Amino acid sequence: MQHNLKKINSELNPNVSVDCVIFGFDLEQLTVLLIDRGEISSAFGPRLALPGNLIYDNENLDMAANRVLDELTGLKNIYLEQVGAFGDPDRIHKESDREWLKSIRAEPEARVITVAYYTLVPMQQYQPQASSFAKNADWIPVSEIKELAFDHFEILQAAKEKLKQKIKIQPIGFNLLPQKFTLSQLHRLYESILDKPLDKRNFRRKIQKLDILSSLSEKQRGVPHKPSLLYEFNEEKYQELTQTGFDNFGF
Amino acid sequence: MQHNLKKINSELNPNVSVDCVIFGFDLEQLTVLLIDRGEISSAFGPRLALPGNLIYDNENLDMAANRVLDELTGLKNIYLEQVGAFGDPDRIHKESDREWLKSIRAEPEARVITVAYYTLVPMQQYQPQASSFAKNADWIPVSEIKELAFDHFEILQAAKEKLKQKIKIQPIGFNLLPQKFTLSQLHRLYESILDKPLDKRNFRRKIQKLDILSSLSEKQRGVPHKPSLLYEFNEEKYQELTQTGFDNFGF
DNA sequence: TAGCTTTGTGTCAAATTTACACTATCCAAA
DNA sequence: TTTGGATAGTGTAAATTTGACACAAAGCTA
Repeated sequence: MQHNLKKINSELNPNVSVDCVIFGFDLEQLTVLLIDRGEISSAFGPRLALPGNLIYDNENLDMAANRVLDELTGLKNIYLEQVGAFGDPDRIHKESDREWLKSIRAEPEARVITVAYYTLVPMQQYQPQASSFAKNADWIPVSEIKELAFDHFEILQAAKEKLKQKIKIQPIGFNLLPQKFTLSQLHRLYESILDKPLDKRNFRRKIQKLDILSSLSEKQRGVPHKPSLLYEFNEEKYQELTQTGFDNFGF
Repeated sequence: MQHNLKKINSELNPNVSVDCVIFGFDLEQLTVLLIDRGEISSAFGPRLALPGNLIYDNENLDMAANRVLDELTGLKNIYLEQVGAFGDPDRIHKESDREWLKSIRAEPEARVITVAYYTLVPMQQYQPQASSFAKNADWIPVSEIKELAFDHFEILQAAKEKLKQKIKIQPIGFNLLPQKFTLSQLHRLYESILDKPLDKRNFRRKIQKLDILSSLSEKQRGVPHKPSLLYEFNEEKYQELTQTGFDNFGF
């Protein structure tokens, strides 16, 4: 019976896919991990896409998202949160997308619903390695992205919106930074996610009051200005606060 | 070509369904609209379920949710918001659920991903009328629900959580009330969604400051205590505030 | 050593939050 | 008709939080 089940179920499901919006921060701006599909399509069209693919019938959605992300970019074991499900019947209206699907899928015309996930990672610690049908995988500044394959641009917008909401009630922003970072970097990060300027002093006051940072005795080096103190998280307090969230982080 | 497309696409997709979590408020507590599947299954199991069914290949997810809701309960044209996608491969592990699917679906063993939606309606204005495979459709107090078909109980919990988050940043709670209502009813509503007591005076002050209510000159009648003033929404301000949301509604 | 760049810091006024208790009004029952 | 039960409706003071705002310090470079 186990055998039987497996035989029935471990096939690609032609109707359901997952896509991953992996945000990073290059210390200047918000970036996202995209794959380059290469020049497969005769028609002119966007080469960049979110990492994503069909699911198998015997894996759940979270597992599928992690597997696909690993297969296309080499990133493993990442906590992903759902953005939502997307699936207009005319998702695949660009000719270049149709062509491309023909080259990689058994049923390229099937109606596909995609479940989008997002997360934040310290991009310095993840070197994407493209494989499978991804010809390349790299971090692209969000502000530079004008179009993507399928409805991925729309998905990206939705993920940004979720991120914006979420950062107001949980200290998730810290996930994007390297282990040691400066308050100015954190400040810039919040500004780029919330997409508006935040008063420097008020920001610092607010962050410090969260009591999840430890200042190191170490300073920035080699910068052509006054060097900044470096900070780390206080893991325990950070976890605690991530669980409970906070209602009033209202910038 | 239009013909061709339609022929290809307007079939039930055996792998994707939608489920609707429709919240109401009976002026005492939060309720949800459930369908009764009747006694179809030989095995003992939950008879109640969220209204939901497979999608057609030529409709988008939002349309599907509205169609299914209408077909099963008679509610039409309701704005629905996504909760998320659910779809463990073992969603259908209860014997009663398997039996039931055999009675209503062409491919009862197919792997199904379901996209859940939720919304709030003034239940007084909606009289559910069961049809299709729903033997009955009715409002059930959320606090009384201990189990549901498939993974619907889990979906309900997720929807409650979304609602909790959302009510803090948008004045959506008002959608649940009849046109004329009292501040105490609104107060009870917020308490039952947020699941904690709120100080009466502070609650009233906060609500009034939103400036979306008009007090009528009318009073409650027939209540065995001091009658309350009745209120209505100020539609324009309400719309405005729903659009912009508010950061600091932090109870 | 002069100039450029970014860091880091404090205060005050205004707004918001929290905690808290008693009177008013209606109905029902005695 | 009086009384009791139930809920409505109201204000204040202390503590906290927010928002606006400017200048000296530290390192690098030319």
